[in-house]
Amino acid sequence: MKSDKRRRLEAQGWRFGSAREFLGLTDEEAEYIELQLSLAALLRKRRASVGYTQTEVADLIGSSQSRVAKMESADPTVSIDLLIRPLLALGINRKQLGRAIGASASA
Amino acid sequence: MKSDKRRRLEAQGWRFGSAREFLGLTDEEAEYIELQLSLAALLRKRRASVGYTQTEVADLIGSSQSRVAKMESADPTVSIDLLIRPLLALGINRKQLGRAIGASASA
DNA sequence: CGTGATCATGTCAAAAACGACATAGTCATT
DNA sequence: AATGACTATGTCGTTTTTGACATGATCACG
Repeated sequence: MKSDKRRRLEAQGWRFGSAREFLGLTDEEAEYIELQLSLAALLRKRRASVGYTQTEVADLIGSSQSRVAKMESADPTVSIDLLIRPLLALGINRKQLGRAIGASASA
Repeated sequence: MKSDKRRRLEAQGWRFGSAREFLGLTDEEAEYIELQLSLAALLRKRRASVGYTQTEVADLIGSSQSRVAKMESADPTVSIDLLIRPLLALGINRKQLGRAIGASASA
């Protein structure tokens, strides 16, 4: 139920870059998606900085390579929870997390 | 799978105040729980500041009073996702969210 | 004290998210 | 161009999360 609208839009071919305002996208929905994009970007960046593969990160948190790929691409089937787990496992703490969330999606 | 250990501990009567180090609680697990506590506290505070009941917040996001109660008490059955939804609905933006997350749980 | 309003806690069927797998794409290196 | 390492995407059965409901607890007001 969480991202119905997004799923519907994506099913019709829509993509969100660092999206702001679209057709029927409320502010909250936009905020949620940008939040997800921020975390996805942070994960990809962090993983690169420590030189891990997606498979290694997956093992670290008991998940799979494919799911890590989806995390990093902010796939609508991944939750914020799932994005946060590998970040914590890679040594990111709340403070850093807070900074990343406050910043814009592309940062 | 997410908070197995916490569930197990709570099943045995444990409680987390602004917990740091416990028996077999890894740093990541502690960070995760404190993150949840931060958001729960923020939600309760925000809801109070706008003068809503739990039922009103529930209606706002299509949930139920009981679940909002669990959110505010950082019940282990609520996800970070679920905590974030009402916050966005109550007008909290990413920036504020980031600040709250970076701060300590009791703030 | 009774009544109403608000919040807390347990349970459960239904919905969403998950890990796993298969498979394809991309890009070096040889 | 073939091989190998890494990443992307679709699908599926299983597990976790969710909303809803029932029921208590607490508190204020009459």
